[in-house]
Amino acid sequence: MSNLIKLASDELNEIILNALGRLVSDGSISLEPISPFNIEIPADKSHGDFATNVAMVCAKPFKMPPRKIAELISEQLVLDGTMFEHVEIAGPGFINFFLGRRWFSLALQAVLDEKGNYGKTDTGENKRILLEFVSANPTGPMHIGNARGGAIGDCLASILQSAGYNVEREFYVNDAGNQIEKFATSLEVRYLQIYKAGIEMPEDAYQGEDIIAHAKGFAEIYGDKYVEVSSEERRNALVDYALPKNIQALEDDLKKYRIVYDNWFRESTLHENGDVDKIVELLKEKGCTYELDGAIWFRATDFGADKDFVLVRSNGIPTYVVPDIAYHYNKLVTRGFDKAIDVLGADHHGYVPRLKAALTALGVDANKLDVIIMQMVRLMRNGEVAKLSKRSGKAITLVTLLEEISIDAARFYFNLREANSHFEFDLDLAVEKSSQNPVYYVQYAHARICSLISNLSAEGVDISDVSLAQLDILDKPQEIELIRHMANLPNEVDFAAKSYDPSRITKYTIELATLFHKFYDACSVKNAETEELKKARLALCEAVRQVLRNSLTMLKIECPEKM
RNA sequence: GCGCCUUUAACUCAGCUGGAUAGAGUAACUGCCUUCUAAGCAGUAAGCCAUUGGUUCGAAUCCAAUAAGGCGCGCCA
Repeated sequence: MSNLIKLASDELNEIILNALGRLVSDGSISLEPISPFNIEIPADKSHGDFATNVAMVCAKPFKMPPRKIAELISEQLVLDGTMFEHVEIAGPGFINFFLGRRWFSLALQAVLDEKGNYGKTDTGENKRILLEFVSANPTGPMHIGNARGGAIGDCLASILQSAGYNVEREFYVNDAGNQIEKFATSLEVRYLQIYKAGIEMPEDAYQGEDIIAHAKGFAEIYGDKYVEVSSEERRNALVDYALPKNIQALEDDLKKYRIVYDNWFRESTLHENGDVDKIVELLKEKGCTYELDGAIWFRATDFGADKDFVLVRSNGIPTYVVPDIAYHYNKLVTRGFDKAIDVLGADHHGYVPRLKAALTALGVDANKLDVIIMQMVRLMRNGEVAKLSKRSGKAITLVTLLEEISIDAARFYFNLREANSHFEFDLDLAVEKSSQNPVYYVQYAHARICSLISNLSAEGVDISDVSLAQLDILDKPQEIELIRHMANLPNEVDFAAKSYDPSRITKYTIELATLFHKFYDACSVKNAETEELKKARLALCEAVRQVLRNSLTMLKIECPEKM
């Protein structure tokens, strides 16, 4: 669990503070509160490995030009015995620090030592997070938004685990309420249509062919047995038949997409155990409700929401929000998770402040609920918006998408952009097996390394006993840049976890692959000038393979050894 | 009307926790395989970072307004 970047940065912070202390004690500068300064990694490597703006932010309180302060500080810097070698003053007053060569060997060694664990951190302190994602209605197949939500949610869960959180993946099954009634109606009509003429589907029913298939399957088993019974009996029988099939299909399809949930939480359990009614009672007791037109309303505006909303309709049936409130209450109070994260489509964003208002009214800390809003995906094919599946000609679902493109491509592409960005998905590019396709570009780097390693191990080159001193001879810019990037993985994991942004990791792998291809082109391993160099370069390749594997594993994307 | 999101090269997008000359990929043009996988690399060309103001030593990045586009605003979920 080492993080060489953080070690260096922390040490640098101390070096700078010490220098400032000396300047104060010898009277060169007055004792002023030091403005918060940054230590950053410059984009341009000629500006050093680290840089600080301390001289610039101190210019005002010390009433001195920044470059003058930078000079004073740099005279007092003590680098002996640290990871740093020298400093330069540049630009408007930046102080640039250059690491000693040994640091890079230590960073490389850390990857080789920690292997599959390299990149993991303990930042999360094992806090318990419940991550809910997809939660598609069990009344039909999953759409393209579910495909994006699945990829984002599942990869985010892995990243949070790598950052030291205790994560559970959960699917909320909406197996109660109005959409199940609608499901029942649709099934009922399709079933009766088999035996009677002149029955029309209501306009708001589910029109999909899956409903017809269910009705047929049901009729094959039970025949016309349910034609003459009461509507209630018929509907129950149909739902009991079709719903488990749909839920099983969701589970199977998601498994194909490499998503396996820890929990499938059923909405119906909240109705059955009385939690839904309890929520209404609790809100009533707290005086947060009122009656209007025969319905029970929640005073959401008292808790920061944009408008009040109905909890219980005038017909006595709660609206969908009540089970949702009960569900989140269950996550945060009953089950006591430290954090609940929901991944939702942008069309649901308006509902978040209302849910949070209700939780606040119930005395739950609403900050424990974080919602990731995903913007809509636009599928493109031949430069035009694609609405229909290439094969079936019907609306594109998660399943038909995966018939068209690989699982690796889907998972990678959906994590290529931040969740909260409008996003154009190029189907042509995703199927293309070429350099233009970033997922192949990254996998190709991995396959290249594997082939290289097997060639050299056949030659008898052994890196199991490689020493720090032997690694020190790597000094080409391409080698140094590779090591620097690998050293940054733990920080990237932490940042991706903190900002709930898996796209950090896909971008990281692309950058790593780029740096490797550049190295590969510039530095031959097989024909290295000396045996020592060959060995050191092979160790570098092994480390890159490990880091690629660790980051692609986080995304659940395959690492082919041959392509 | 109100709220959320977006606007950076011809196209798709990085860069957004303020920093030094704004980056990639595609498309266009030029090179590099008798040598570890050319699914690769190197190079050329391409920009009023939507507009206008503000904060700052310093703004693509933060704030405000404007414009264009996407999504919401139900006794649907």
